[in-house]
Amino acid sequence: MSNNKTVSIAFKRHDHERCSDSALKTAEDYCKKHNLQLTPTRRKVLELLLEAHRAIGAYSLLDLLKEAGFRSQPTVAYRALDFLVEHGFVHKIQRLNAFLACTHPGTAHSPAFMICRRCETVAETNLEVPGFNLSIDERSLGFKIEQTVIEAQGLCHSCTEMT
Amino acid sequence: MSNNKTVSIAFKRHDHERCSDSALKTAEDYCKKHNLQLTPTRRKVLELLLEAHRAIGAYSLLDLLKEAGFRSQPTVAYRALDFLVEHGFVHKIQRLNAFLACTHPGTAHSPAFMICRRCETVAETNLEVPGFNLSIDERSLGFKIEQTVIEAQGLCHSCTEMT
DNA sequence: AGCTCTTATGCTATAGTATTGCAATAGGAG
DNA sequence: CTCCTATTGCAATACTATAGCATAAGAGCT
Repeated sequence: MSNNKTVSIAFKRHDHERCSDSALKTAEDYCKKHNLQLTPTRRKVLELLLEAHRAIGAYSLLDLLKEAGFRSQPTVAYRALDFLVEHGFVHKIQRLNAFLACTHPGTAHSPAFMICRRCETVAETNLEVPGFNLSIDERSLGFKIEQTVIEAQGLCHSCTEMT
Repeated sequence: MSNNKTVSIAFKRHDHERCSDSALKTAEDYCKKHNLQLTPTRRKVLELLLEAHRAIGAYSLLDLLKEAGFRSQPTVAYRALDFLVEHGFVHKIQRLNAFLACTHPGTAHSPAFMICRRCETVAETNLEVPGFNLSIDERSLGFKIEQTVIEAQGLCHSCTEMT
């Protein structure tokens, strides 16, 4: 890393602190607008995920919460995560049983993830796959899609080079 | 169901017994050809999954194995499942933490699944999404995809009608 | 057959992930 | 002030998965 504010993450460098602040602010605004309560615990969980800037398991998160002076029962973390996931501020990475702060909250999107099997970095792409839903629909005899999980595993650029 | 051999499954009716037999045979042939051991436990697990014809959790499977006279430690099921998944006879449904016998084993494919949130039926489609991998690749600054999980959740035709 | 290398199994323990149920509390609407 | 709803506290438990090491079974070689 070239300095403490620029981290190589999600396969490319960017200003980490700024993107955290902005995502947090977006979440606040969204909650205010939709009458949702971004309670201290929920806010802290989102903050921690944004700071970590990678996918974190519920129990690791719980440890961080504990350090920050919150209760440490699993339910505390899971309830906050449920809320954040439900409203699109956080995504669950099924493959890792872990959670990742959304990189473009607020905007409706159906994300896809790339997960490096070596460094476990996860990149979110706000992928619009042309015709994807349509072609599934056609084949499915009327299946009505509500949500889609798309997770690609492989090697990120850095890890490929290291091989 | 119109009779005991035809079950409404994977969102459409089909001859269940025949497809089980055929998949099992395919697996046997494949193993013979590639020098893999389809041991009794592995074979039984595959059989059970084919019979169930839906996604089953490892521990439910374990119960079935037990009933069939096999050992009932988790490792027994997981090791068999690992083998079957590795060789493409069974898929893991991440969303459900459950396993599903492949509907077209033997042929190389990158499957997509549709999961009904009401009845939990899972349909596999052998989806070729044109340009999908390519477009991810482009956006990912060189991410090298090795495997892709695509799982859509929603309502199947029957469950939509029941609403 | 006897050897040995590899793969698979038996077994125990433990790690990791997630939910249920109920009581207590807080904040908003009327 | 009271009712209602959303959230939190708390304890227990359910569910999912792996580690580690000993034993056994099978494949190939001499």
